[in-house]
Amino acid sequence: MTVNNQVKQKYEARARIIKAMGHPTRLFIVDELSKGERCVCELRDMIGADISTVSKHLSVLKQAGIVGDEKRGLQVWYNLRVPCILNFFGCVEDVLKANVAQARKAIT
Amino acid sequence: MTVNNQVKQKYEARARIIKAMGHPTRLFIVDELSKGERCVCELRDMIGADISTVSKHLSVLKQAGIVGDEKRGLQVWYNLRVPCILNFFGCVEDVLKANVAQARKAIT
DNA sequence: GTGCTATTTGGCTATTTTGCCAAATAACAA
DNA sequence: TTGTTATTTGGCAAAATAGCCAAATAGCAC
Repeated sequence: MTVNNQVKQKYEARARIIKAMGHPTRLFIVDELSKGERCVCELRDMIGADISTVSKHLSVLKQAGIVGDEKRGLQVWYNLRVPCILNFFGCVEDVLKANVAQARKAIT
Repeated sequence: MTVNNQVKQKYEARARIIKAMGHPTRLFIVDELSKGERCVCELRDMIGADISTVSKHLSVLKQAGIVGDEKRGLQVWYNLRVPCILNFFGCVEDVLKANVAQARKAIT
C-alpha cells in the first residue's frame, strides 16, 4: 500500500496533535491542567518563563484542540478539553522504563 | 509549585519520546509496524521518500526506544518495541472528532 | 477619559528539524 | 578479489520552532 494524498493528510492531522504534546513545557501544562483549570499567570509562575512564551505554548495546545480557555475578568483560564490525553503518560513511562532496562542490560 | 531542575528533566525525557511520534511519516511507520515487522525498503516503497530519509526517521524512533531493529542478511527489519504506543491513536482520533464537532458548532 | 493588570501578538534571532544527495559501510554472490 | 544490493552516515540548504522583548489589546477601577 502506497501512501496517497488522502492518507497523508490523515497522518498529518494526527501528527499535528501529537507534536503539540512534544514539548516539556506543554507536557507540564497538560499535566497541571489535569488537576483543574489554571490561569496563564499561575502557569507562568510555575514554569518561570516569560508570560509571552507561556501564552504561545498555550496557543499551540489550543490550536491542536487539547485545551480550551475561558476569559473571566482580567484572567484567562485554561482547561483540559480531552482528558484521554493523559493516557499518553502511562505509555511514555513504560517506554522510559524499557529504555533503562535495555541500557542496564547493555552495560553488563 | 515551581518547576525545578529534576522535574524539568523528567518532562524533557517524556517530551523526547512524544516528539519522536510527532511526524506524519513516523506515525505511519508506527502504524505499519503494529501489523508486523517491516524492512527499510518496504517502508521506503510505501512512503515514497528517499531511503536515507526513511532511515533517519527510523533512527529517531529507535533512539526514543519506540522501535527495535534486527539485521538479517542484507536487510534490517524494524519492529514495534512498545505496543502501548498505539493507544495514542485512539485519543488522537477523539481530539480530531471533538475539533470537527466544535468547528461545526462555530459555523451554525 | 486615565491608570493598572492580564494576556496576546508581532518581530527578531538562535536553534532544531527535515529531506535530499553523495559517500561510506555491511552482507552476500560470483 | 569485484560487483551488487540494502542501509546508514555526513553534509548542506530550506523550513519550522522556541523564547525573548516590545507593543497592542482587553477588562476593570477610578
